[in-house]
Amino acid sequence: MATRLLQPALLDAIIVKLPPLTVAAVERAKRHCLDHGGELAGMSLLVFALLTKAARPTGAYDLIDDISRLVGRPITPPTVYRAIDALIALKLVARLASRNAFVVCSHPGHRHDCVLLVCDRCGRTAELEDQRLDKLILEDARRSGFELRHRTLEVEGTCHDCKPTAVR
Amino acid sequence: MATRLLQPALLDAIIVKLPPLTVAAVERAKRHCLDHGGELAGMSLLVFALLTKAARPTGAYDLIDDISRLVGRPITPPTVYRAIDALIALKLVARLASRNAFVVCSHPGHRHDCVLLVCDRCGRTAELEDQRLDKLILEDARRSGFELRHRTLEVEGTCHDCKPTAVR
DNA sequence: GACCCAATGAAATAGTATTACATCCGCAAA
DNA sequence: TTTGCGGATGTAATACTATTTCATTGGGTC
Repeated sequence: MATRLLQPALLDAIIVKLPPLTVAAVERAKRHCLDHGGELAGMSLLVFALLTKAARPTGAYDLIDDISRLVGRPITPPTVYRAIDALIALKLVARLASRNAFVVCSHPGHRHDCVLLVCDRCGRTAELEDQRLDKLILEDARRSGFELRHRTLEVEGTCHDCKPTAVR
Repeated sequence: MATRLLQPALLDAIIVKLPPLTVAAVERAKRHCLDHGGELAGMSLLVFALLTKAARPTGAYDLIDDISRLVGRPITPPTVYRAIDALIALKLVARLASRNAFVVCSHPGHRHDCVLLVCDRCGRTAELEDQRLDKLILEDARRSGFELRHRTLEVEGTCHDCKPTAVR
């Protein structure tokens, strides 16, 4: 038992079949990690690729199903949660607390505490950065005697493409 | 079966035994609801009272345990989740998505989309309002083509009382 | 009393995440 | 080569969070 499910050759075969844009993004992320003393490989690489392809918040169990199908055997939750934790540590993925889902960070290398806009119709997300916002939150927290460590800022709404046509 | 667990008399008896400050807050909330065409009673009242007494984010199952003890019989999840939903609709309670917990809103009647500061040591929360922040987020979202519906802004850090003494 | 309806009670199940331990594999020291 | 280490992976079991579905209650109204 416990034979290796995700052989490097299998992983490569899976990656190659993904859309070119996804593959390109995966390659960029790999290089980014290497340039910063990290590494993106194995299960983390696969999870990153699937999240990139999805391009929207995806639940851990959806990933488990997808991966199980891809490797031809059921994988268990810890396998995918470990990969997600690693990706979050690498700042390549963010947890969407309001939906218990995960989403790729579109700008690897940028600060991680970004603003996530989530469309309640199509589910797609947009990432946002605003120094003024960061500064304001920091100030407000400090004024309340808080030393800030991390923040979650998730905005739910309707994206441009999903707005009723009458309004467009 | 299915006899009423939370008789009004039992509810009163439970409330009366709470700390005076909690009772006062509950009374204020009750009046606030009445003044605004709502009502705070039964299970919702009890859950609100317990969340007020806790004064920090509390999980639904902690509430279930507490209430089961108080009424002398196990209550089931839907009972407490229904009460929580009602309290959120009344804007008396907020969901802390980053912790899967719930917390009383300290300023009933104020806008609901507040900023929640959560101390990672003692677990206490502080609520914050900042018009400039609201405006900035709205602007940023609009610039990205998003029509904003709701936002989650949770800040994790260390509160004044929990800061290491060397830093204070 | 007959009916309605909102709140409540209960069982079952769905969805999300972690703990604990076994195993494999690449690498380096002996 | 062998041994031993450490990190990533595999597995089972379980904990934690939340919802669906249906039955019952009790108060108000006709």
